[in-house]
Amino acid sequence: MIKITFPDGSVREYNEGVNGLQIAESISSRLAQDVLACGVNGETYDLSRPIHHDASVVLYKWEDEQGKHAFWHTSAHLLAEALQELYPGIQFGIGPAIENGFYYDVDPGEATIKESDLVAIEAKMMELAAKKETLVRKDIAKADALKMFGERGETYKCELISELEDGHITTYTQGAFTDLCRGPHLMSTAPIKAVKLTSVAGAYWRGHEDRKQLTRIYGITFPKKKMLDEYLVLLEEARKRDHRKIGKEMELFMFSDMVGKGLPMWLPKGTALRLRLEDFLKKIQKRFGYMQVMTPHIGNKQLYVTSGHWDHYGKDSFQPITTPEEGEVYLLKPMNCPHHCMIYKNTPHSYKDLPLRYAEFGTVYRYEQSGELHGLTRVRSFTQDDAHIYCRSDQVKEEFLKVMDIIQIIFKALDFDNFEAQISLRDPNDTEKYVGSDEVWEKAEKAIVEACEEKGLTAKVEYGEAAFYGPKLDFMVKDALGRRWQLGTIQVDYNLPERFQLEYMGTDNRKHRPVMIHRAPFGSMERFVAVLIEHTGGKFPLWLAPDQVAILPISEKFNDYAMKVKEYLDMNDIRALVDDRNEKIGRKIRDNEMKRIPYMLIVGEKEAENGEVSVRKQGDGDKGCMKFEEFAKILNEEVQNMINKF
RNA sequence: GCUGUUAUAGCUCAGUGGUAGAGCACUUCCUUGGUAAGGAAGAGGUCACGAGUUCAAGUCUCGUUAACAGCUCCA
Repeated sequence: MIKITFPDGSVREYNEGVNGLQIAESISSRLAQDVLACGVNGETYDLSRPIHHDASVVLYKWEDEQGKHAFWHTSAHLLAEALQELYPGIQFGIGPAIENGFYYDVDPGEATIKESDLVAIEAKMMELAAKKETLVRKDIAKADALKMFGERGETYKCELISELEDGHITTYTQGAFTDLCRGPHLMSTAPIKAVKLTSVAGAYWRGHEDRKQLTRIYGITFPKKKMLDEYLVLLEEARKRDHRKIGKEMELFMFSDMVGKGLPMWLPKGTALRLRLEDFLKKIQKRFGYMQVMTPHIGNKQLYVTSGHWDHYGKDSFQPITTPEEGEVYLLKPMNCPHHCMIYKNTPHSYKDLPLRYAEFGTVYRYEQSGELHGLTRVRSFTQDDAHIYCRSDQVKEEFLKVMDIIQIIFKALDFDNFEAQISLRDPNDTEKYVGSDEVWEKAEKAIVEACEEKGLTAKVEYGEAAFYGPKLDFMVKDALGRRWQLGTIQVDYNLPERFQLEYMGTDNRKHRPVMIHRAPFGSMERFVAVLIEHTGGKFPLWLAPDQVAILPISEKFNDYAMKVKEYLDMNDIRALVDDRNEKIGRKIRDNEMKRIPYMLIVGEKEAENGEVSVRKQGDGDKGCMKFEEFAKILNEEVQNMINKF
């Protein structure tokens, strides 16, 4: 007998070799029906895999991450099985479960798999699932595995096997399909009741650009047809929040082929929104001792040779601009730091001057591969809410913490509570990619880790994600469809001060090198506004909304009164418009609701007589009448409360 | 950049090799209203661009450009 401990702390005894399904059955038949996988001492097991020792066991259902994971992993195998039948000779790469579903990378040889083929593949998957085939796990010796997959011509699988350790290789078989796989899986394909193959795309084998591009098929499955329908509706809802769609609808920004791809243009309403965000940040930065500077959009090539950027990115940048006569060479600026370093160098500095904080909303130009461009989130010209802090090395941590405060203020002000923090460090196996000595890197990396600890910020550590000149702390926020975008960033840099020979006079009357901190709390105005749009669905907080108030006259007879109210609101810094169309009030309300305007003021005979307005809040209906002066006062108080909180 | 998909009116989208369509928006007229779509008429098109096949191309083929999904990249 072995002892099985459950999450609630209770312990039961079972025969040695009992499996997850049998444990579930011993508890309730309903549980046995719903259970998908089980956790044994923290490792996820197949339900059919025997347990030989005392263990703590968790039974995973659809609601659990691990349950879904097993479900979708098995679905990936089901997809592969279907593909094997439909495309004989097809080779398989890898097919994991992901956050929302699964994918399989395949090499269909001469054949191509297109989006239009997905329906037939889905049908084949459902046909196979209906057979309720069981998945059989088998341990296999490395040599046997190589032989078996080698005979089938599975070169990708063989490559994977050759890197595995003998004695730890398993396969899973359902029906006529056998896959190299660690598991865990469902007991059979029976629970898979609904499937949707969402897209087909190219994906490089093992993520290397120089390896062959395989065909990746993405899909998602569910234990109930209804759940798939609900998922599709949810996806549809998320697409409605797409910043590209809302940006067009609300006339915030645009692109033009004539101007060039990836070069966004801010329309009047979008510009007003962005300027308000910039003012908000400027106000906070002033409080934190920043000074605004301004620098040109181009810089001499030599500036970037010195900074090291030319070496690293020169080939993959917009190419240099040359002058007609003197043969001067300039680059569109891809970052603001070298310019700011020159500002620092303009005058000698004493340790008493530090930290110096230069801030600039600096527009930069980067050549991004055409396939990378994405709405406002990935563009070729964008404005960083940039600043560079020059400080003594004993000030680094304190300055770093202060920047974290600024980022926190901003994220809080805009309700970005679902961010993830990521510490990006060097790839310890490839230090060639980075400039600067090991000692300097270690110091910088330590400062970041310590600052996070001090703030109690849990951050994921990623190796190999650092900038070439220094480690960084990034704040990532998801868009409507769950894609992660880096917004705020703080980077410690010991290298540029070295390269530009920046100095300050220390207490010892000798010259010292300052440390530089790069930081951008929004990241870029473009990306930040994009994510803000997707978070709010275009229903911006009152202080940011392009139009705050729509005044709706009941009939054209009251247009004059409406104009009078608007003029009063104008004078009180409230952004109002009058909907003077020849339409009924119901129509005006509907249209202005759809335009996402926070407040509507309805004015007719009654209001005009009493100097009142009938207030309607977006999404919240009729709020009753009040004097328009009072409305203006209340609205301005609401705005002030939002801004002054931070 | 790579794989796949898409491109028709300002917007959202129908369109079967044979005369270019709808809804919304727009203009004009009627209506002058009380809390989520009042009615009528009108105007609006080089079917992304360039070649080719065909008696005939929005529709089929190829190329270009741009967008979309993903991969790779991201100072």
